[in-house]
Amino acid sequence: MSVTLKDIAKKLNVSVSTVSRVVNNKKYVSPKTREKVLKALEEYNYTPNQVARSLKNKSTNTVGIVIPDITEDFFSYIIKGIDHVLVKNGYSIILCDTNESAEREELYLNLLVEKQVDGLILATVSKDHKLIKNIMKRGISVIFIDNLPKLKNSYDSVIIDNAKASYIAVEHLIELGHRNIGIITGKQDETTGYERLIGYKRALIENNIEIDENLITVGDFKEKSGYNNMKLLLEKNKNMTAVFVASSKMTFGAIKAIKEKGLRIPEDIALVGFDVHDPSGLITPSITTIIQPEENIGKAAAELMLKRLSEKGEKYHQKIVLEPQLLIRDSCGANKYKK
Amino acid sequence: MSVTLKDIAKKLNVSVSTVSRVVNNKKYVSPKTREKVLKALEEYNYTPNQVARSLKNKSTNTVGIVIPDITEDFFSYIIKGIDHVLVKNGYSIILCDTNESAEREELYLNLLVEKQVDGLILATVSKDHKLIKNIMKRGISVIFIDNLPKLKNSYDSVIIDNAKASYIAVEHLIELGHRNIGIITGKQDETTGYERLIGYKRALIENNIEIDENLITVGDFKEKSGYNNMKLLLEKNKNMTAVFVASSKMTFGAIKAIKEKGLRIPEDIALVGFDVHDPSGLITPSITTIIQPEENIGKAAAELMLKRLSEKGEKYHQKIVLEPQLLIRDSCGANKYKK
DNA sequence: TAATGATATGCAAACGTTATCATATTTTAC
DNA sequence: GTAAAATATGATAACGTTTGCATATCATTA
Repeated sequence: MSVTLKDIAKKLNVSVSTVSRVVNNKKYVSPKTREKVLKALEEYNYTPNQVARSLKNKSTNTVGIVIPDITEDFFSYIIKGIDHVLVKNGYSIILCDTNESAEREELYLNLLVEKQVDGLILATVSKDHKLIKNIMKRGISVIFIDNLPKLKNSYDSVIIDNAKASYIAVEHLIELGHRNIGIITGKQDETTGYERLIGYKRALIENNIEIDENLITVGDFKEKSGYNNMKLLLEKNKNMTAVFVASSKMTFGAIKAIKEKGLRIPEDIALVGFDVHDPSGLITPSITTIIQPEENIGKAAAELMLKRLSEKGEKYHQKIVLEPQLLIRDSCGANKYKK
Repeated sequence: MSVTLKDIAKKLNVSVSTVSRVVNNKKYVSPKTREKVLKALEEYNYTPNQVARSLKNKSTNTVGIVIPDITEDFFSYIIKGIDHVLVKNGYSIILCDTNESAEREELYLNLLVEKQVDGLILATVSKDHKLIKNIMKRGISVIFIDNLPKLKNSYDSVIIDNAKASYIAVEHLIELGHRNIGIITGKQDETTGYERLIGYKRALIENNIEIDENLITVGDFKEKSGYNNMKLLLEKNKNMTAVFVASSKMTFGAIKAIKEKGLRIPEDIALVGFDVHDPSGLITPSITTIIQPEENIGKAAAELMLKRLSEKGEKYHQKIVLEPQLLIRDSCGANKYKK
């Protein structure tokens, strides 16, 4: 169907090797021949077959991305960042949305290995890392983002400083005068949930505020658990004046619980959320939130990947930690005098 | 590095063909041999090399997706739908985010052709269809979504009934008693923008409301143009009581313009938006909106793709039109008596 | 028992490249 | 003017599969 090197070679009565040299802009072709071949390539609209190249070169110039849910802003921005730098370097990405299912994750990983991806960028949900270890042993470069697996051996990763994220969130609340600050964090067997609790505690301790276990709740990053835990916090802590919620969906749930109780934000409860992008800019009050630099996470992961793919031999694994930001909007009352 | 058919064959002193037959579950292998081979495949952890298979079979089991912006909910949900059905059928997707640049779109398309994708699902922004025509000529199955190109030849597509979308939006406003209804539609050289204006007009005409050109504005689907056009509408039409905005970003812009003028939604201006997902559920007032069945668009496109890829010979192109829905929330006042 | 057909297995070519090697031609240098 | 070096070109093998063909074995049937 499509034109191959052989076709061109035949038309011009030259060898396939010569045509290949021209296509790849290599030495040892006379100017006349090069000219002639170039014209023919143009005329017959030759397109190199990357599949054949990949087979020969043992490299597909393809990176697999496995994430739990592409409809979450957090992940779609990361993908945009990855795509941007990878494409500029001649790579393309195979995208896999596991829908938060460990089973599908495994299916996808096998598929990607069969497709001979050169590298893998993973936001894994699975707790079973047998397959992943196997993949790494195969020599496929793996980079973890968002959440870190518990592996003995070292590995590459790009994350934010999760402890610092909650630290600056809680510090902000403390600076505004709050003392009874609740938290809804995430699962403690995931680094994200765990680290975010650490930062909360550290902020309190460093400000000589006693840690009150009643103010600590653990959710599962989903909206429902934000809602439930907020109700719990409100019931158990009558004097709580502020809360930090460690994921966007839980933030939405928590706000609904607060409103349902007839409480006002920020007057009755000040709130700092997590990953609240609000592209519409229409949420009222606008939510003060921790923001991760998603596109930069994606870019950093992609750049690290490129580096790994160009190296040969020993690789010294790297953990790239980016800074979270506190985006001050209206849900803490910090802006009330500025308006 | 990884184990090949040849490796296995050598270990067992059988031919490569035999091993291949076992791997592909084909006839003409004795039970004993099959058993033996199966065990070896397991033992040496054989993984088929899809690159080699693709070269031989002239099919990569890969579909390229080209979209303008993955961070828009509209597209991320479509991708989820596509991914879901394609993966179940052994295909994977190469994702390309053009960032709304026609130039990058061209770059990506060429890349995808070189990678020998079996099919292409496109939400194109480019107006130059030379390349795309070329791709179709090559025998690659192409399916358009969202926005239709102006091509002489027939082609496959999955869209919603855009005229109907605005028709039901405007009809809703008319039923609520509005007569002076403005519209902010999209670019008239894109089918989406054009059709959405058609539906608006039809709704008015069928309800014996005269069309007033002052009530019609044309934006570019971006937030800024929603804002600007809303201001324009408000200035030129003192008696306008309702507006239909034909994209999510323009809806956000329009609402800001309305609020800035000190007008209330829905009391002073009733509004129907487009594609307003509001995953937080925290926008107040919540926006009555046209919703496209994104995941179904994705699924339909993927299923049509599978059909095309399994056919040989003549393909009778198909235009699949899905139904938009009106999601009634609070921005039109329709719910005021129900509460 | 001989003939027939089904089953089992291997060989070799092919998919479209790239890369190594050999050979032929040209250029450079003294 | 010749040796050495650089350039130009092609033949061939290889990457890991699948598949058509040839051959060999086995079971079936008249």
